[in-house]
Amino acid sequence: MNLPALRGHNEALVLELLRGAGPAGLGRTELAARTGLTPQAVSKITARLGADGLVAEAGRAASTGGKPRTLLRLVPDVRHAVGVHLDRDALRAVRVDLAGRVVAESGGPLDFAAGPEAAVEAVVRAVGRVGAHAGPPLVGVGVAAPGPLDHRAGVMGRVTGFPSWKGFPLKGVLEGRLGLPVLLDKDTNAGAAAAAGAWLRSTWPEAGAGADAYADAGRGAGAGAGAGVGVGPGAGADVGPGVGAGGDVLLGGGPRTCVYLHVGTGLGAGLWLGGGVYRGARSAAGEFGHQVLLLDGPPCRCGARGCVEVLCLEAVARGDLPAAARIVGEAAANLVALLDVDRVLLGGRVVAAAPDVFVAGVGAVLAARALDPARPVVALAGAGVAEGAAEMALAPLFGRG
Amino acid sequence: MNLPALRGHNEALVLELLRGAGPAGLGRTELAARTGLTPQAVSKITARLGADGLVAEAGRAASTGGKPRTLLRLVPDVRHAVGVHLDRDALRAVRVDLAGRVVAESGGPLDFAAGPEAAVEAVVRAVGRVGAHAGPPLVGVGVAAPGPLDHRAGVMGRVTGFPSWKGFPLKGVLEGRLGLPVLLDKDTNAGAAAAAGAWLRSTWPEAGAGADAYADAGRGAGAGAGAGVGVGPGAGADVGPGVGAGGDVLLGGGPRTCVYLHVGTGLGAGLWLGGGVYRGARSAAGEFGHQVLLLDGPPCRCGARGCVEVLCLEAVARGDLPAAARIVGEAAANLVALLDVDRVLLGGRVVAAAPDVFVAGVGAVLAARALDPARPVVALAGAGVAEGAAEMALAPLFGRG
DNA sequence: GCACTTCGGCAACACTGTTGCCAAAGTGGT
DNA sequence: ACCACTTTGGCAACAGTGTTGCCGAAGTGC
Repeated sequence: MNLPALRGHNEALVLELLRGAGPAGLGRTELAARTGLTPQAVSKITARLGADGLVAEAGRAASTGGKPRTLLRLVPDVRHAVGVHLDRDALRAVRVDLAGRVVAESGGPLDFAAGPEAAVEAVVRAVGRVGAHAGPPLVGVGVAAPGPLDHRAGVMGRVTGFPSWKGFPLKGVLEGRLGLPVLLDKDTNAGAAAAAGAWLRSTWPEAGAGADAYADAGRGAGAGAGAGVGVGPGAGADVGPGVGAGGDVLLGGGPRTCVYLHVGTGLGAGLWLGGGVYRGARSAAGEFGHQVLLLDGPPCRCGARGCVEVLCLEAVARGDLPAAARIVGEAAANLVALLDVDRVLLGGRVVAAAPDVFVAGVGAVLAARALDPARPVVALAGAGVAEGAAEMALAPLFGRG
Repeated sequence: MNLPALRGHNEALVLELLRGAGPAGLGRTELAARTGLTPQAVSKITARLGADGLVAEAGRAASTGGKPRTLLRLVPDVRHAVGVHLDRDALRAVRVDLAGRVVAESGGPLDFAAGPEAAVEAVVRAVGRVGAHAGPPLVGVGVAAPGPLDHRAGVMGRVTGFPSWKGFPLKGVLEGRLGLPVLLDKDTNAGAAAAAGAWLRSTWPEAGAGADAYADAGRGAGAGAGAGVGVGPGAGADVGPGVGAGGDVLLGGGPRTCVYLHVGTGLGAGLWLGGGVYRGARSAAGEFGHQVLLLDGPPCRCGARGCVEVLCLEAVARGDLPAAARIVGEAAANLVALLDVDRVLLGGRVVAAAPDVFVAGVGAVLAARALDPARPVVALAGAGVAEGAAEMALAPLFGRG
């Protein structure tokens, strides 16, 4: 770590806290206390961020016996990011602001089998549709694709059924075409990032309707319970001393843990542990489908017997979705107990076919087996994978790169 | 992060690399390349560390076409740490050097039911036996105790069967008595730290026999395959250019992942993920015993059916240890696949009763179900929990506090 | 013997967060 | 209305970080 890196680190720390605080903002003194920096250092850092337009004043808090603190808040519209969900038969791109709120989206069918070159064109077009208009600069593009793939190198792996993709350097090619930093990751990891992002977003009201001008597709199912009421930004003045519940969400207690469970042709999991995606020693973490749940059960294609995958897909094949949901729920409960998970998001084709059955079925098992019945929260990922990819593109700005 | 913290961070980075390199050492240029710092910065940092006695020159490497690099190595004997394993019926304390090698140990029976005050006296006596003699300063004391407990506050939780311990501030009391920093953590987490520490230790030869003068108990079973041959320290000069395999272990590929599985009156797991112990959002991670492995199986005391714990303990009760090992193995394989684990350590009373049966049984299942048959490595934790506690006390020095 | 490469130290430097000081802007008691 | 007190936050000088430019030392290879 050198001096420029230190500077970036502290700026990211401040931005992360301000993001968590929402439009109400935070005082400099509070930032100093939470970052461990001196008030003077915070003043210098926020002055730089203010000069870049990333941070603005947001009124004053009530006095606590002296001069009232000047609240600072993140200006979400000064930078955007794009997230792309590259699926086996569809593509969806979203443009989000710094708070992670969708301001534009675009989507359509995609023939994954047509090969990587055609998909690159489709991605470039989709990014152009959500991002080519006049608007704030893009900090990067996150791309979520079916695994396995090499996240660090940005190279695709062997996607079952699509041999032409193996070894394709998607990150490099897209960076060349778009002239922007590109992050490539598994769709399940992006799902986990979306689950984590939902917390961060939760302190911000919905994006203003005016920004939606160039959306060309309807909004998806949304990622669970939103804040609902839209209080225009900049309205947060005179908020008592106990502000910053959002910040507490980030720093209080342990780090938040989210899991995304994908139920499609196979079962996979994305893990968000301790403030970032957990990929394991060889980027192979998240193998959830071949968890044995019924010793000596029916044989699975993986060679073992009684895997979640074979049990779940058998239940789906015979049309018994509640049974499939219960099986996923038991496996999810194993995972939740092992990793002390806060939030579970469900996604994938099978879930999308009967979302209520799965959310209710998985939720029931988790509630029955969890130590704390209020956790974990189960929700539907909906169209959230692209949002998660955008979240990953945003992450470096907030020190989670 | 402020300037002193930056300084400490970079010093820790260098120390960590030097620890991984073993007695052979590393050149300044290599340190610069791996830390991302400039050679000048590395020179300043190593000069400071050299003045403190933590780092010394270790000969010169072969030239690569210019002036040969001066190798630097960690001086393990300049600081020590103590690890204490506080078990339900025994206590074991080890004194380790900076490489994590045991230089003294002490152990004996302990009546956990006699209450915390008596145990504090026992810990203080044991630390005195391994640490009161003239020797290098101690950086801290790690204490591993039966969970649950509050790691951050250092307060004991409700240990089943020992109500007098609930809420006892062990960390604070011991710090007062010993005048040293004390870290309190669950025994399973210490086991995971021991598993991870085995890698770090592996580049160092066994500690010299001379240092064992005041050991008063025989060594335990050891933590798996040791390096074996004891080459005295300081012998490593003139090692070709491709040095530092130990350092690659730390930085190459993804972070190493270790798991400790405890099989005793219950089953628990300690997780070492991404360079540190993973505790989860509410320090509840590692709940391994109530993983459901047989849907609708026999009822468990936790309320669910078919948990690993009930299956395993049933097999143990009827004397079928291979079956018990197979059950633990299947559950371990689920965990290994989910988290992409490199190394599994087995410990606990049940394992200790028939170590070979469990290592072979668990290993067979893992080999059958793992993607890479060479991983994960299964080994016996032996007496390693105290070593893990010492490893945790050492961790802040190497930037993993 | 010479050109070249590589290592590593010295001094000056740019930039970080910190300290000491002070003005501004409130509250609350008299 | 006044004054003492608290709290916020900026200005200037400062200590300490890693960085740059330069140079000598110590090897290799032609």
